[in-house]
Amino acid sequence: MNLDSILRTEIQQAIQAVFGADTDQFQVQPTNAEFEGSHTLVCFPLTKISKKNPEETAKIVGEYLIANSQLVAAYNVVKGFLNLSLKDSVWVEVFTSLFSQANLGQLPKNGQEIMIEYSSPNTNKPLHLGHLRNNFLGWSVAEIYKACGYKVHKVQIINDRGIHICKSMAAWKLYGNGETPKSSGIKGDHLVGKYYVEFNKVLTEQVKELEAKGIPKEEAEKQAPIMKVAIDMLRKWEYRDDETLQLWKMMNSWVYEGFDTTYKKMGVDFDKLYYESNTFLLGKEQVLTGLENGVFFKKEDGSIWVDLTGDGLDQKVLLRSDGTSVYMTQDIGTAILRFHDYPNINGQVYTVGNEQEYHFKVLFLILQKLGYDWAKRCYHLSYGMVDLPTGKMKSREGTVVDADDLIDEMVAEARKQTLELGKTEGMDDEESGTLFNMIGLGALKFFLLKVDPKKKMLFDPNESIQLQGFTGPFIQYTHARIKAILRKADSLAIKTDAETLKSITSLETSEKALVQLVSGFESKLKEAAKDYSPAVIANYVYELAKTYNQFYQAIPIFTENDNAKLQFRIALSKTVANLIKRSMKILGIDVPERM
RNA sequence: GCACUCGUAGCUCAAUUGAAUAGAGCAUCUGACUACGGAUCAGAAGGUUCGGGGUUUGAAUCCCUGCGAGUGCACCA
Repeated sequence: MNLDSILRTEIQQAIQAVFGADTDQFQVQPTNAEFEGSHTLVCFPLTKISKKNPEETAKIVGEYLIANSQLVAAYNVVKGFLNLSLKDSVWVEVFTSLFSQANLGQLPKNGQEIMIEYSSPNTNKPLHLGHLRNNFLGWSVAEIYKACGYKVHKVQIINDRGIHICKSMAAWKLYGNGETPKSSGIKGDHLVGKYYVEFNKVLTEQVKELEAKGIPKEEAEKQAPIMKVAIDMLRKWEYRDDETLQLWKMMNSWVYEGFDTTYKKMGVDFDKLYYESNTFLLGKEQVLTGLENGVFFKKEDGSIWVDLTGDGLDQKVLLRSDGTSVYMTQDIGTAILRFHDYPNINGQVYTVGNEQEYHFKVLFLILQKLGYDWAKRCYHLSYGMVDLPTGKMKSREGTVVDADDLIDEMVAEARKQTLELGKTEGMDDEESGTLFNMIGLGALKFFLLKVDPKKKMLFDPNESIQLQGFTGPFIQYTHARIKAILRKADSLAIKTDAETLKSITSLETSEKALVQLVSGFESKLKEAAKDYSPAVIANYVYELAKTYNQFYQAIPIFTENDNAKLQFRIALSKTVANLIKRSMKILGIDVPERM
């Protein structure tokens, strides 16, 4: 039973006692900082029951609580708002019970199981800024669910087959001269990406030539010699042509090697990988079964469709007239395979950009029509695009921010600023290297995660490398500073035992504010899970760090004469440090002992 | 054209899902270490929440409408 719900119960009893109405339809919110108190009852809706004006209603409830509540010490009324101040002893009690809790911030196992997909790149080019938001988001949501007691499976679908990779293959075959990551020293995913760019360059030239001969653009794109090579490769791939498969395997393996390096740098991992080349056949089968069962229909040219006009959507192709599969086909196969592999999962989360909202609406409907009732428990975690100050990222215009480059720049900037501040004294190279990495990556992750996932966001490189204010490094700094205090407390052999803590009778305002925040962590965690939003955690941990800094600035710790108070402040600092570390870990960000 | 999403300080973002004088950070200006770490803290300034109607005791939030932006509507992925 937590504080908020006890208070709610008391208020409910108060309303019953003074107005004779049993209702839980009232709102308790945190008190605005400018007013005295911690909890505020909004009294406007109660006037219907009380038959009095809001101020009077508030006053009557307030008086009753003073007389009867175990928690409330004082109240004040501003307009229709009843601001309640709780007894200091209550806050002390709340804190000591939190302090003695072993797994603070980890909810007990709830027996639920969930699968979360993220990343899911194409294998023809390196990861970029958009993938970073995707990966950090998906990984963090997985951590949030773990913290809420779920068993979580982190997966991705690798789009390893299709025309996109054939384009890279075609260009490499034509112009590569056998170049490999080893021979060129270029990271595998970047090398394959280089040939993807090369393909488009050549294609553009060839199309231009054909257009000059009077062939319309659309036709020219199909007829361009290099496109013919790519399409031929796609066909050969479907026929399992040995040479093509070998090339495909080799180039994909380069990409995977490159991706592995990047994922490691990002601090992102997966429990299981799915490959489109392994799931699209199952998708095909399902579509054919659906056709037999009358769920889908066939057009004269042999293509197979689903009709969703009854659901307010359109008709959608599921198999081409030549029998080859489309994007949707393999997603059907993948979903079914996953629920087959993990029969106990309660749901599946797809972390995919909001430009695919329609696609997932259709996918989930199709799965339902195929009779899979778990389709209702599939959720598209749709996030907004990342824009640049110069506008949208466009691979054709070369305005894509490369993931590897960006991470390297962030770490380099962290190094520069840290050295300027002289923060690395007494550290060896390994320690300082780890620190630069922690700060650079922490700044990047926090920058991308603090914004509500649903919203599109602007990535300003200059702002992202800021280390002050609402940033990851600000929070890391706060943690390091608390650790310095705890080290000193250790060296002074200051104990923090529960009995002594409980003897405290009064608290400073900033101490109460901290205790209130600390006690609210679990409800924030649940909110973050419900909304699939690491931003909730990011905002919380920032608030926590900021509030601690205010406390730190306002109240001296080691010059305190009262031993119990001294112990309390150390214990409070320790708990805040733990929660900062825990929250940041959930965001995928490490915090240093010193910086 | 149709559908969906969005529009909050100069800039980037919040707002307990309908409550108080709409809050933070950056940038600008003014202050604060003889104590525990100044990557900090205190303060000032900055708003017709895109415009216009409506519902409500109460609207940034809900409804209608106008304007502006983004995304989707392929036998692409």
